[in-house]
Amino acid sequence: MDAEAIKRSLEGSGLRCTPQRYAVMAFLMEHTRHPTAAEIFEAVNRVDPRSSRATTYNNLRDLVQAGLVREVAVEGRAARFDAKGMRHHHFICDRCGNVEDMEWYDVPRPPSRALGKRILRECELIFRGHCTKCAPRHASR
Amino acid sequence: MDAEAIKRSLEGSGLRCTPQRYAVMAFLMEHTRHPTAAEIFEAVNRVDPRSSRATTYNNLRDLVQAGLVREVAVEGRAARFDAKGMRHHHFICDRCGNVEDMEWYDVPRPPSRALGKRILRECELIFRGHCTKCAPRHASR
DNA sequence: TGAACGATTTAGATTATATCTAATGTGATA
DNA sequence: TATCACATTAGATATAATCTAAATCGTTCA
Repeated sequence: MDAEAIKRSLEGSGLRCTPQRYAVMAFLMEHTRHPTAAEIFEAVNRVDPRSSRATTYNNLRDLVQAGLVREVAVEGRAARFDAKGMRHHHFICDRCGNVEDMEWYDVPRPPSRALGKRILRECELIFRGHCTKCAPRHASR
Repeated sequence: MDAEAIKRSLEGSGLRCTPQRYAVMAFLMEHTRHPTAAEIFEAVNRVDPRSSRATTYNNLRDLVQAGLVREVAVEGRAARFDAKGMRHHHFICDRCGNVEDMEWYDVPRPPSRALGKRILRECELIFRGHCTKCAPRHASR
């Protein structure tokens, strides 16, 4: 993990590199398991207890707005966060709610007829089903 | 709106056609604007005030499980619901959070190498950007 | 240096969303 | 009619996220 690189990417997006913001970003880069805000808050605070819940949420919001982090909404569960490294799609497990990365491949754009006057920022492909852990228990429930 | 058809589709999925459940389903079929649970509860109750919040949520859960309704999670906002009629994709507005239907087209499946031991149920394509209403105000954040 | 100002952080309250509980009601069937 | 599973209810509770107002930090620049 290159501390300098994190600092540069924060500042390149017009965000100061504060200790709390750095900690959130570094945690997301080390943990690609798509943690929730609560998990990030807890983990960051365990290392250095000078950080409040509000700051974690504020920083996550800022990082998402800056385009450095992606937020993934999951039905009925807390949102999950993901440092944008390599491009990838997401697989969401119906059963345990975990979010996993899926190899990237190009998605066909919608025909402009369908788009109308809307302005498209991105296309996202979400796969749903049972993850490797939950697949064997597929029948139950 | 064919009341008999709704009744049949509920019963075909093993769900009793109760007045409350019928009302939720009928409302979703009439309103394709992807209402939130709170909006559905309010609307259904305005017509016939014998319905509780819990029942609305229970029925939405049952309808989603039965595959008659789709739930769309939106970051930072309440989930939205959508009777599954014609197949379609979704466009979510970054600005106002509204969910709109987009003409359906086939999505390439992931290579089985990427899928591994996961069991795929569905692929969902989500477009993001600014909707027709919000596009003109594009500059102002 | 230090005054000033905007950005950031904080603890805790608040809001928003969704689920749970325990009691009650309903309808099909025997 | 008695029974049983399914449904519903009001309100409490849980969970997720945001807001508030005060304090602090960093940077700029006189």
